[in-house]
Amino acid sequence: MGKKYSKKEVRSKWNDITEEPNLIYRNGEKIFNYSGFVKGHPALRYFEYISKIMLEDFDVLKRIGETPGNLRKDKSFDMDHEGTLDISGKDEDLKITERRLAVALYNSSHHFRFGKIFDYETPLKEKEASGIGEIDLLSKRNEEVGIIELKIGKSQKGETLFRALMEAYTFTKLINKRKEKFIKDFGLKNEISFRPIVLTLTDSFCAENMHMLVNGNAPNLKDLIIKMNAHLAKIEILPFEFYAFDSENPALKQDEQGKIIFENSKFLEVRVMEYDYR
DNA sequence: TGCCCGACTTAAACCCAGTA
DNA sequence: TACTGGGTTTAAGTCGGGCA
Repeated sequence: MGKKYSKKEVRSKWNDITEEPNLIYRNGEKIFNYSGFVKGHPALRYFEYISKIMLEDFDVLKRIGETPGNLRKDKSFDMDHEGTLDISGKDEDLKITERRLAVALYNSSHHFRFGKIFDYETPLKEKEASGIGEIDLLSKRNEEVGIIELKIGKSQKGETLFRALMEAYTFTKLINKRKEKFIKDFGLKNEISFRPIVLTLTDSFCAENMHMLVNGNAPNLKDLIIKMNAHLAKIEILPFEFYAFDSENPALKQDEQGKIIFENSKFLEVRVMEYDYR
């Protein structure tokens, strides 16, 4: 096993990252992705303990996304993405990556349970070098816009539901600060509401975490999500939803126009699981 | 002015080493 | 020896400066 941290050490790491609320998801990336157990507590997963800390320090979570910082103001949120990636000189068998899957989902134009993808890698910041990053995917279902965090990593590589949760929570609160602009940039109706969503594949570590959540094996994480939802409701943001494609990593390819697409379009018919934790 | 190239940025993917 | 956290590399984009 690698290094283990005690409760005290975990709490200290949390205290180190609370200074800049909008960047907690990023500065806490390491501890949020820990998949093991707290030192001296063989049944207590790090994300369960950190959830407990966050429930106690919930004021910090309220502050996330409250100050716009370098949030996009003048430039359009709509980057006119074309569904292509510059993969010249890379492996020709096009092994799957998160980014490539995101683009393939966009290019599919398919209506999934969680909606139809209408953009990917949507920038949040005005200038480069301002910390906050990009939204993996945007989906639309009736009058709802899904702020989707995509996670496909297997257990060995980390990538917990907890980390995805923090990203989706932060990005949704931030984009909500620029709702009018977002609606105008993408030519949407005024009635839309945002909803944070985590999307994964059933063989990922993230999906394992979703199972723990619905099976009652992550009580603190569940309480945290419920509390986040209650807070989001006050600012007219819809509660979290969690989905997984019931599939292993699908094969991808590049078409003549350079667009990333699914090698077998049957992937689009694969079952999409919803993990109902409520 | 337009374009080419290199530096920088973010997040993901990979690889390694130490420990239970 | 398997696991997992730490550290490094890769991926892909964006920006800015130099130069024709």
